Amino acid sequence: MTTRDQIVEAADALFYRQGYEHTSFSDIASAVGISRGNFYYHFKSKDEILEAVIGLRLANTRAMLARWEEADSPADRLKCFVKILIANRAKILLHGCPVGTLASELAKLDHPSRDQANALFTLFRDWLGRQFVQLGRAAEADALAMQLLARSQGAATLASAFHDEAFIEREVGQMCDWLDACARAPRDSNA
Amino acid sequence: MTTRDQIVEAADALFYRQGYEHTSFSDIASAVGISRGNFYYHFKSKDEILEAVIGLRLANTRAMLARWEEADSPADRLKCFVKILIANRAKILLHGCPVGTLASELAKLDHPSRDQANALFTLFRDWLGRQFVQLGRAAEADALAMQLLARSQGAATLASAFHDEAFIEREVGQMCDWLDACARAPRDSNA
DNA sequence: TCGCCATTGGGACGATTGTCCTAATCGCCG
DNA sequence: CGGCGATTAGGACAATCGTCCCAATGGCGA
Repeated sequence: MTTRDQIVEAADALFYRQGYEHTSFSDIASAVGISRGNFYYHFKSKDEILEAVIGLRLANTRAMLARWEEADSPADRLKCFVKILIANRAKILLHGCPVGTLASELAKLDHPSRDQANALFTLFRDWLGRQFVQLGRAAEADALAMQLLARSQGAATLASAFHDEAFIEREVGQMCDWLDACARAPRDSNA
Repeated sequence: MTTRDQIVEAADALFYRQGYEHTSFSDIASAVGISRGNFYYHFKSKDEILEAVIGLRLANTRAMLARWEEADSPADRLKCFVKILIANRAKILLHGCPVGTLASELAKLDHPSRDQANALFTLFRDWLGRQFVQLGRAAEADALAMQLLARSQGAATLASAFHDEAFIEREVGQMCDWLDACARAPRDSNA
């Protein structure tokens, strides 16, 4: 792997664990094992590293969504999304959702890359919307996508605050039940 | 108002808008209109200001919850909680939920006052739980409280990311409907 | 083997941070 | 009016930040 990729990967993990602003060049340098002054051969600024990190996350997310397409039914695909809460629960308990926490930090910093970070949300939103369309809920697909996204966000936030692993599992279970109900009754029935 | 109170109030607003770490003593000083070096007569450290800010938020929240007790029915009281999303929507669109964003920032900083910040969540959680008990849902009161709390958190996070005021209103409407359903059928019926 | 160019290490720079010290100032009480 | 304690302003302090520069290093082609 190239040095540049190592930097981006280390920065990705550190930004998630400690936040963007609280992560210094020294932190990334010692994580990668290179000297601090050498950064500016690969990146012109710290903001540029953030852009690269967001780009990496976008690419990884797109790849993950593509893998989920292999699931048999729209409901199964939607459950793939819900179950990342289970797969990543250990990290979520410690640092929250990587998408949500980055978005809210960059919002407070009024950072230029804020929109790029929010594009991560849009990626999920649009993909979820397409699955709901395939479920026969075209009229309300986007609203349902937002609902599912919001509920996952809330689950991650509270699970992290209370360090409550059981809560994650309960919420995932209820969301899966709700998706099954959506699949069975393709007309309406919110709430 | 005393200088100390002015400092805490200004810090409260700035921590909300810009985050704790990104707010410097200079920021607070110029907001209050005092000199930077004068802080250490009132507070021994920046962490101590944070403690005071969290203490203020706890007190304000307790007072707000006490006011909500005046509503006639448990369902109405629960709706008071949901409707703070409407009342504060302008600020939420810009800076997210003050409780959730502070908690997630302090989690990343691994800050000593992290537990104090999470106590704000506990305040809401316990109060909501008591309302659900009064609704006749004692067995699942805490789970319902967590559900409502999580959904509000998610709504605030996404509304802020997408700058979507209509989404807040939609979510609030659905949560109110859900609460009405809870009040009408005091036995079960999740989802 | 030589030389070129991509890559790196180490350190300097100015700005800003939280912290702390001290002298000046304010207001109240005698 | 005089004096004392509470409060304040201003600056010094070391540390750290992002940034930048330049000399040393490395490997590959001629």
